[in-house]
Amino acid sequence: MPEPKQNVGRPRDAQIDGAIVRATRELLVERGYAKLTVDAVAARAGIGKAAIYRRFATKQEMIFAATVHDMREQPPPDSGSLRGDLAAVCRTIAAQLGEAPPDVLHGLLADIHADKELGARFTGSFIERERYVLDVVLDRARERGELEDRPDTATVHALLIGPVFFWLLILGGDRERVEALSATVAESVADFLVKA
Amino acid sequence: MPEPKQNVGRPRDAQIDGAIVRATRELLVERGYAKLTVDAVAARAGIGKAAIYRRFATKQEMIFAATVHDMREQPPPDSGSLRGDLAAVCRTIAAQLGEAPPDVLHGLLADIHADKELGARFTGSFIERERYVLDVVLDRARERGELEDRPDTATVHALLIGPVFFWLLILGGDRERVEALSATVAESVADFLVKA
Amino acid sequence: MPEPKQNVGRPRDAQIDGAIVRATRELLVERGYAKLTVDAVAARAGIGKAAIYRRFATKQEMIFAATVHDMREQPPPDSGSLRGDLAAVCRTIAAQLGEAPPDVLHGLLADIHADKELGARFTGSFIERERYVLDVVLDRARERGELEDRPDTATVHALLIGPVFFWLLILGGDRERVEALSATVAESVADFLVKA
Amino acid sequence: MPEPKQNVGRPRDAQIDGAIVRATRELLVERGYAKLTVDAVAARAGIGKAAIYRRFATKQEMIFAATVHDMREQPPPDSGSLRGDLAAVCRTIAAQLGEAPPDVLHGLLADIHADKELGARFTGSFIERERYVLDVVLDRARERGELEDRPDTATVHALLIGPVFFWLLILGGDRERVEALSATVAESVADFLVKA
DNA sequence: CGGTAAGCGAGACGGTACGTCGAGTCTTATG
DNA sequence: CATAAGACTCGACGTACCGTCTCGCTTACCG
Repeated sequence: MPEPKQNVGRPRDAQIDGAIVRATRELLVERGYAKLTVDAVAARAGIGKAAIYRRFATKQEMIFAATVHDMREQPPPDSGSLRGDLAAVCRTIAAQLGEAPPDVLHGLLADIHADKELGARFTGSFIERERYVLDVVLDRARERGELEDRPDTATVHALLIGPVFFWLLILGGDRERVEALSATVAESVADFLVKA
Repeated sequence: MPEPKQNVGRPRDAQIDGAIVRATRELLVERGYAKLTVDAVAARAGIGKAAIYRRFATKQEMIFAATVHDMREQPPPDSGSLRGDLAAVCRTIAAQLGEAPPDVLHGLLADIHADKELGARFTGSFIERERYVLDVVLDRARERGELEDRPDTATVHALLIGPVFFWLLILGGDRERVEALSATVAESVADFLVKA
Repeated sequence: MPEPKQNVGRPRDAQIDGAIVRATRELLVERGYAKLTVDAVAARAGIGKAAIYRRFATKQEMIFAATVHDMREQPPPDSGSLRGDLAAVCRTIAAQLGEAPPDVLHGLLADIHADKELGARFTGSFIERERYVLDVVLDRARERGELEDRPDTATVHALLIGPVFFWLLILGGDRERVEALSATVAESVADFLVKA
Repeated sequence: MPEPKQNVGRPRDAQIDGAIVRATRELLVERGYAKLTVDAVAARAGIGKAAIYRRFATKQEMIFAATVHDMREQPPPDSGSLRGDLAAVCRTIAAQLGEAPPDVLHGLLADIHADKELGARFTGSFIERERYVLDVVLDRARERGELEDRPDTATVHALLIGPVFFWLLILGGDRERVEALSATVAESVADFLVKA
């Protein structure tokens, strides 16, 4: 969202920012990602299309901004064990993933990977953040003495989040079992890392 | 690809089938999923659009056919251990996933999940097939005595394929390390299942 | 209206050509030139906008084609006198001008003069034609012995058509008095030319 | 240009009035009527759009003011003959018409006729003024004894101005010959009226 | 062996959404 | 108050793509 140049001119109406996000989210749920139109968002938000395109270069940017809202993931409180920490991380991320309908996530991912710049922003803000959180958790475990060697973070990332991601987005798995799956994954990964 | 009613009339030109697939793959690489148009495929293949729509109901079906060809996944030969079998399954699927560019897979998944009926067909053919393969592998392990209790197949599915999927499609991870990741995942999952 | 390249491909639907013209004329009368929209024309004609833009490069071209239909002005039959001939020419052109509402004519003229290429086509087809008709009439008068010197056609053109044009389009004059005005103009111009 | 309510508050910047007119004229010449935008005028004049809309209700009013400035047509000094008076009137109006480019006049006329109320105002100010001038001239001729019957002013208006108008706006005629055309028209009309 | 059903390239068709642009209005901060 | 800057609504524009539909041909099987 490219902010207005200076303090000159009429400032952006902050209510409109909110209305766009709200309308987008509502329509995403009501009609699904594929049937979301900019006109519909504008109509629902009670604004003109120009107000949207003044804020976002494309429809995708708009959805991106409306969907992946400030996901400022924080490292979990120290649970005392790697397994506990991993379970906490996994649960948090799983909960976030579970919020949006699968078609929205897939649509978003498709659009993100269709546009280099958007892809870079996505990686920069989300993936990097998750990676940082895992770094913290793994460093803790090392200091705690649970880990002898520091494992590759990316690998752990995949081992930990991959199953939940796959469960929700590909298998269309039961959302109520995600919590249990998170625990299972955390146990499995912790065991594996500690054993090594 | 539904075949013609009878043997009457001019038969389909088999060269066209190939040309469509070839053109689709080329354009997918050159322009990416989002910018692939049916007109462009027809033009590149030197054929008319009708020839495409006579073979495929939608653009997605066409891309599907051109991309994830004959995924008639077979249970791997018995390697003698659960870990070996899992590694084989994981490696195979990882190899398939690694063939197509990420944007294509994401686009396809998005389109699949945009349409309920298409989503059902996808699950019915691919997911069920993978599940069947895992069933076989897990049953083997049980007979072998490696497993005491038969674990939930869906969970194993997620634990095994999820990380590879995530690695390739979300993390944009190195394709050359996928093989190693497959081995790691197989080891981790096998350990976890056997221990339990 | 750029015709289709060759005999290949699906031919243009001639009914659509007619429907566009009809819808355009109707809406021009109903809503006026300024409020004519391409979407409305398409909707009224029961066709898609693409069908219009396949035929006309711009909205203006469409209106041009729909409005100034084949005005193949013919020299009037020899009335036996310059005055009679001029009156005939003036009456015919006045009748054509009087057909369309003033706002349409003004809109059209504005658009024509806004686009060089369109302006050239307009001059080429209409002005030149009228000029040709006047040439014939003036040559007749010369042969008849009414005129000693051949007057400048453009000047006669202006003297003859100008008043009627001004009456209808600028003064918003009574349409029923146009016929009388035509006669007056013809008499005035004929007298002037013969006298000289 | 409605003046500010009172003498309170900051007075209008008179330089801005001039800047608007200048910018409008420049852009009208550079880009033509159809491509003139209010934003462009504001930018060129180095002012805000609000400053324009505080002075003019619409874009058309602005162009109007910048183009056909103070047409407070006055009856010409008595030349001693109807023909001389008519020539003077015609020359003056022709000169005014000839100042602005044809596309501007056509655009303006189109906009004027697109709005009933605007059309009425136009007629009320310009046409009526010209009509008044002709009334004076014709009355003079009557008093002078040149005319027996008082001819219809509207008809004379059309006969006199129509040809020049047509010459400049429709025929795209040579601007240098307008003076000569004015004389011709005046002679023709005067002859016709006196003869009758 | 000739009829005919189906295939074919080309491209027009209806529909739908996109992103852009302009007019006229409104809002802020500044003078 | 007037001003510059620029955001706002509204509504049309012209473009692009999808999936369908003709057109005039060509091709091979079936009677």
